[in-house]
This record gives sequence, structure tokens and C-alpha cells, in this order.
Amino acid sequence: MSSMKAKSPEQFFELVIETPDGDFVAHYTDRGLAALDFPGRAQRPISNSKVPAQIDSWHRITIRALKQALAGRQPDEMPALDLSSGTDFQRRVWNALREITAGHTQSYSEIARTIGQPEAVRAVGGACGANPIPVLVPCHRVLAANHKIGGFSGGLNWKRRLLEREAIKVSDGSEQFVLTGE
DNA sequence: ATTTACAATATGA
DNA sequence: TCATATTGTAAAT
Repeated sequence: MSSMKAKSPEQFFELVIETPDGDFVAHYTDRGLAALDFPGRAQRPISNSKVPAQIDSWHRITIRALKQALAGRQPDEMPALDLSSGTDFQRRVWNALREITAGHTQSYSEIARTIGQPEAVRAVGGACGANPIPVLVPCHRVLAANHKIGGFSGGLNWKRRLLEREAIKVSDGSEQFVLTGE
């Protein structure tokens, strides 16, 4: 016996969010939104017949927030987030990302400075890549130095699209700032 | 002025 | 130990 003990105490609920950009999939634990998949990244989950009221409540907020974010606006309300999958360092980075509002950007090095580890620049990039909740935790607003595009786990095309919706301009790649005499 | 190459540094599997 | 969604410097073009 002993076959199966308590596996993971927390159950996951996966719910679809239909948007003009495709179907996202939101993953919830009993603590809140834990992950968000871009359209096509995960197979469409079997519709859960029984969703706890609390999760249904979070989901409604998530739907609204996601649509606002995709439109380039700042969500007026966010669902509870479960960031427990990350390490302490990653959570500090993710929390720093959440404070970047729509239409604004920060560089990897600025994030590093914000969390008190100015030299962990490269590690910040790694933490961004491990962000389980893209779009709502705006990792796309982190650019490399000189407003170069940087990278994006979900595909650079998504990053460009999201930035464009917020009217943020990105360097072509080789372009640099030229301070013409001033 | 632009491109390439490379070292330095922090974190995580 | 190796890979990473970086950054700054240097040298060649």
C-alpha cells in the first residue's frame, strides 16, 4: 500500500482565456494564478466541471486583466498570484517587474539594481526567462541596454507585439543612442 | 560609426 | 560544471 501517498497537496486548475490574440491557458493553485501559457504553448485543457468559487473569482479577474494588458493598458485589478514555484531571487525579480507600469520599461541592469544586486544583471535575464506568468508579470518591459530588444521565452515576436501595443520603441538591434550635442 | 569578440559576474539545474 | 532573455571594453573595418 503505500502506493500513493499524498502527491502534491495542491491541485491545479487550468482554464482557457479566449482573446483576439488566441487562447491562453491560466493555471491556478489554491493560492492564486500560478502560470499563464501563450496560445499554442499548451494543449487545451479538458474543461473542469468543478471549479472552486475562489478560483472562479480569480479567473474572472485574470480574464479582465489579460485583455487590458494585451490592449496595452494597465490592468485595474490583478488576481492573487502564486509565485511559490520560483526561488527567492526569482521572486524578487518578478516582484520588481510587477512595478513597471504599462508604457514604461527598465533595463536588465536597472532591475538588478532595484533588487539590491546591481551585478546580478545576467541572472536577472535568467529570472525573466523563468517567469511563469508572462504579460501580466510584464517581463516584456525589460529591455537590454540602449533599448535593444533583449530576449523573450515566448518568442521575440510576442515581445515586439506587446511593446508595440504600449507604444514603446525598441532599437533595431544595431541602433544606438546618439546624443547630438546637448 | 558599426560590427565582432571576449571577459566578468550571478544564479540555477 | 555549464548555460543563460547582459554589459562594457577593445580592436578591426
